Amino acid sequence: MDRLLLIDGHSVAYRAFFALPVENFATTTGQHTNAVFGFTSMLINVLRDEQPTHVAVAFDVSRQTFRTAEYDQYKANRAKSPDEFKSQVPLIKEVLDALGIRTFEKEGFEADDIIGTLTRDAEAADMEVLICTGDRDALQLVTERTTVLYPKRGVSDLARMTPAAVEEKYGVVPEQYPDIAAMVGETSDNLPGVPGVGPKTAAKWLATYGSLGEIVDQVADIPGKAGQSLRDHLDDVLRNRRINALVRDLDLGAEPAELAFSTEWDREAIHRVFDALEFAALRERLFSYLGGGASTEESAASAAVDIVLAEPEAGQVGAWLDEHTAEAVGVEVVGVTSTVGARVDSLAVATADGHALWIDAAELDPADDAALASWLADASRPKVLHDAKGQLHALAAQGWPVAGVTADTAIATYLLRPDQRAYDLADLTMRYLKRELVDVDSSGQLTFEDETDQTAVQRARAALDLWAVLEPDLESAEALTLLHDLELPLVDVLLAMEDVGIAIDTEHLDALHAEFTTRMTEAAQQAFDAIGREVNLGSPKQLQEVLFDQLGLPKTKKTKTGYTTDADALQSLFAKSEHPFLAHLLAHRDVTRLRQTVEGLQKTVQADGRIHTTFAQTIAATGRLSSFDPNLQNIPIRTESGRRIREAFCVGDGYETLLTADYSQIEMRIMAHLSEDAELIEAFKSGRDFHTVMAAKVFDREPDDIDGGLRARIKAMNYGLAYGLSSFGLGQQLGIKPGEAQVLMDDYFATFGGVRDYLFGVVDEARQTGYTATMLGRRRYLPDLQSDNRQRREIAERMALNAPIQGSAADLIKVAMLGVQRGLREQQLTSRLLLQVHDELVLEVSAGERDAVEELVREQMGAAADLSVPLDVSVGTGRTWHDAAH
DNA sequence: CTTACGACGTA
DNA sequence: CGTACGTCGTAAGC
Repeated sequence: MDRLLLIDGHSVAYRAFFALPVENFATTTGQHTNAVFGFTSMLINVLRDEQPTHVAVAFDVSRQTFRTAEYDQYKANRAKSPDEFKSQVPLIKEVLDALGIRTFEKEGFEADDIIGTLTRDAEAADMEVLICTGDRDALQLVTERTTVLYPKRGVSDLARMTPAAVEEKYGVVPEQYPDIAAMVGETSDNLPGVPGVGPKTAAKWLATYGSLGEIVDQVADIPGKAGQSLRDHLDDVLRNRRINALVRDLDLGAEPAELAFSTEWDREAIHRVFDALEFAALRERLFSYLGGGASTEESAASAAVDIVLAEPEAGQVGAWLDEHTAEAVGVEVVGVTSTVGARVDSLAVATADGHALWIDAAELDPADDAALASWLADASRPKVLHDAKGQLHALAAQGWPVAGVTADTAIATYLLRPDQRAYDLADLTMRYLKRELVDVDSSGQLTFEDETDQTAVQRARAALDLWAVLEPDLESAEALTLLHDLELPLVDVLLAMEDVGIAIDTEHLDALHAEFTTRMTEAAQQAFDAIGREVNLGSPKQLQEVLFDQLGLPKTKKTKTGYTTDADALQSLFAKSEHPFLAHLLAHRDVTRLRQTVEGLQKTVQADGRIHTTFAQTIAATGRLSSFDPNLQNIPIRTESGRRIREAFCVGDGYETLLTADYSQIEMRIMAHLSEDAELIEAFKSGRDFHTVMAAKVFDREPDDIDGGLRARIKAMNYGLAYGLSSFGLGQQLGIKPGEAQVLMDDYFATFGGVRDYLFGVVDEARQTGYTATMLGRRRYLPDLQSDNRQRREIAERMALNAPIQGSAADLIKVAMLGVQRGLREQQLTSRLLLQVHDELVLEVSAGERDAVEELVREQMGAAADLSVPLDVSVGTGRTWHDAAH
């Protein structure tokens, strides 16, 4: 039987608008999309679950309808719908248009009336009807043939309102629902009902008298207070009933039979609309649930590229490679692509002209293995990969080191859009190439194992095709040099660093763990003693009960879920109350944290006694690296206990010492260079303690007359500058009044006018061009600089302030890493790079190479850029990371 | 079982 | 009401 789905567009979209947080759904251009997303998501689910044969969506035109003519207060209580919502309605219509779904609207009537009419016509034509709406008036349309799908909460949970369901919920049959509603009233429509009469009483009367008409006829006989109330408000009830009756005989100029739904879509149109909305995941769902009404595989295959998959005889791999790989090819490795345990299961190579090779690593003839190895190692054979580093780990583990990677499409996309969260090949293929890829799950395992060859080949080809599209984009963003001369060479450096790892003194870690555990238990016990009960000290919720309810301490700064219990707040509470619980709690926090850090490290020590972190090259929007599994860029250093964790990072067997080298005040130096502020440049050239010299300039004294307090103020100012620090924040940090902080800032900028001009200039330029740029031309796009929302705009301004400085520092140390790696190789030193911590490099030094390495590192880090101030590098050595500090 | 949040370590 | 990250535990959602 045919089945017609009717949706009340405004009703569902409005539900979605309030169900989904508007701030989490916006395109990069700032268009809000939460209502579009919720509506489309619900639509896809209903299409999937209900399999309708016909579909239509009805919209309201304006608030003026025959109902407002009847009663001018109808829906008069409704707030004007927010602009963020209104702008989304046309987008919903675009989605529907792309899906080939008809929409209806009629001047003077509501969407409900259109739905009432189409329902009547559909039933007459022997169709089933499903009505999706959040408006309860539609319940009067429910019959054996017609079901209302009513959103219970959000947009994902729909109640099926059948005649039985309506009766169960309201105690009357569907056609009597408007009678109930007329008596009870409808607050959301501003229709007052009979005071003191709720759904129970109304239902009881209907049961007793049979219908609203008979209730009216016998109204004089209805007993009790409720009866009197009804008599007093009978006019309202009759008016409500006239208004809530749906019109069912509109002239819509269309029959339900004309609303047939087909998935023979114009795929281009769908891609266009979903691209503009940036709905990658939703598009995925649309195609996977509904892909031509057929299975996922079919829809993927239909969009896949035709490829001739070679099946070379044993010994013929070399010949195939010779024949097909003069031009760049795409490569995709299937297997384990993590730093640890890397392994190749299979490998795909795809050419631009439609040929491909797929190799099962387990069944490789020795001659083919050799041919493949030499091809992979041949720098003159260009290869394009997506997110190469992990795959290169796998290939290296297989004995196949790789050269000739001329493009990495993940890094390329990162350079174009560094704020993007993920660079999934399937997403990018859809965005740029408008075709679908079978997915690989997060562990790198294929979803369809029997299709490994096809999938890998399609992915290899996608990377290649993607590069063809991205290259011109990179060229126009002036990012090709950055890719080829910095980021791609860096992949090899990071690969080696991850592979080497850093040696760990596990006994030291174990001892620390035991000690921290003891201290933690003691602190917890003392905290419990102080309040006379045991609570979970790790639960902010329980702590709030203790602090604000039990102990009655003053409330701290608000968070989304209550009041903060962060260290700053606890400190200030302690200063006020001196309650011992607070001191013990803080001690417990500290030592628990340290213990966690130790535990995390213990878990990641590999069989070789070393920790192999992974450096992410496409995460930080400013251009920095990040480190994970485990994060070795946030190992404690500020407290004595914390520093002891660094004693566990030690020199490995066969090496003489660890060496650390870091830039001092790299960001301030970059600011000096970029701002050309004469005073700041002079401060760096003076060679004295930087913060002291700066303070001397601000306060117009001799450096020798600068005390600790003045130095601390200027130090805070120096550090905060590049972050867009406010007087409020500065005051907060220094424990002085905002007014006082403002004076400090004014004095500072009076001395360093060039810095102020530079900072303002950066934001101003970004506002005009739409992006910031680092010294090497790395861009960050900040559309929010144009936002009407002040908070968003100011956040973007601070990002604009910080990005060129932090990003240029990231550029410099990357250049230095390449220089160090190259120097080590050229001088045939066996010492090696281990870690990068934003402004610091950690190396493991072979016996007898200490001086040579120190000289190399100083030279390469110092020469990373030609600035108007010297790039100061400090170096230290020692058995452990702690000892090598300086 | 997954997700969001608070808290906190680094530069 | 200072930028950039990653990780942990709890609590709340599914």
